Amino acid sequence: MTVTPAQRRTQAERREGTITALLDATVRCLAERGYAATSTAAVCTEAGVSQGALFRHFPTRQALLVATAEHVAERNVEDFRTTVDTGVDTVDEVVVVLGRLREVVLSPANQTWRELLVAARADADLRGAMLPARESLQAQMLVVATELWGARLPADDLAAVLSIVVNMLDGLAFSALDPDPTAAPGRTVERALRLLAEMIVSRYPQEPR
Amino acid sequence: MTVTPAQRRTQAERREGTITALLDATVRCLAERGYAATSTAAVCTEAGVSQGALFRHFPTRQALLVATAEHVAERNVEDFRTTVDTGVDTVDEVVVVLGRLREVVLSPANQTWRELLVAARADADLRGAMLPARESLQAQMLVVATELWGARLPADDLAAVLSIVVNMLDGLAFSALDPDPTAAPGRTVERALRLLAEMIVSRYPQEPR
DNA sequence: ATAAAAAGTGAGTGCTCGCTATCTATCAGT
DNA sequence: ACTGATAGATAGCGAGCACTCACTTTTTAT
Repeated sequence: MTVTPAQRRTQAERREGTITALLDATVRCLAERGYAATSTAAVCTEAGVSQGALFRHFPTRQALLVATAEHVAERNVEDFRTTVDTGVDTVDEVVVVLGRLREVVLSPANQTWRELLVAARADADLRGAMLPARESLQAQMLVVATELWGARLPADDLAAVLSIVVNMLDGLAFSALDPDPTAAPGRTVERALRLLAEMIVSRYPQEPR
Repeated sequence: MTVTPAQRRTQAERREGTITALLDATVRCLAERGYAATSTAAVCTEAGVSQGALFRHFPTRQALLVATAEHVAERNVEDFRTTVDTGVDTVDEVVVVLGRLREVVLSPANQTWRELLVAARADADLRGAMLPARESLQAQMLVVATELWGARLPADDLAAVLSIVVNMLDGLAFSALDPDPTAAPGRTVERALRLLAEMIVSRYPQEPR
């Protein structure tokens, strides 16, 4: 049996490699098993790294989780941006946007964020670390939304509409008890999303081109 | 020093007494400290009971939590009913109802329910136990809502509106990171609730009396 | 009054977890 | 090549957890 040549890597590369491996493993653990089952040992197994490696880069489990929170916050903003830049002229188009947003909210990155949110309620340090990340996330989402729909409705209303939409989708995701919530939405959920779309476009009608 | 007479209690009374003490203590622990910090020892201390007493009535910690879930589900329906039976003719009245609903959603009973919901996502047994409780809760809320507003909008729309409202409020509660979320809502939240109220009454206008 | 049954106590048990200490492997500068 | 520094692996420790067991107290039935 031949030994792999083990190409040379600089220390910075090794460092960054294991760090991102740990962060991604943490995201996977949180999304799949939940906060309590995301032990340091589980994360290390998932990342293919020893525990010593974890505690070299993160002084404590909490630090790892805080870093993970900031990690997914960035990704969530990007996901929001890429899935939302679509036409929102007709009701059907808004329904499509809402459906896509629902999928984004149910993605592992958002699931991870939610898991950390509820854990932060009982953990002052984690909460303190997530507060700024949360505000920046909301602010960036508002910026993206303004680029798209800013011309159609006043700024105050836009923030309100955004709050209604994302909080409703978050509530749906939190309350999802099914093993695979990404599957087709239930009848009432589908109707609720369509109704919301109708209410929005009827309140802020499209000016004819 | 005199010893209190220690009035005689039947066994059934003793039993029920400690059981409800344990359930209430579990609700308090879950609402204040969160799922992870709700250890059997903590619950027993909070309830003023020994650990042996707990494990006499509940074979496992999970059983206690399942019982607690069903316990709060009933209370949540009652809270919903009592806070919602109000006029919903004008926008201002709907705003009032939404504000009250927000307070109910932020109550300890609902907080406990939410904590168990996210824990159930990673625990098959707990999930299986909460699924029927959840459905019955939603069904009963729909019944209450129908009594109130059933005359004003079709049944399908009513379920959809209810879904929008409670999911949005749940999303708000889940995402609340402040130490006391029961306090005055932020500006955008206030605007979002008002906007939602306006959209609802404008879509289902009141027929003149 | 007495015995059986039920309720409640509290010390203890095995196990998992976060974390540390010790050791080895890899890289960087000379 | 040699040396210090950084990265990673492994074994193990103390604390806290869910749960058990032998025992005492209280109620019930005879």
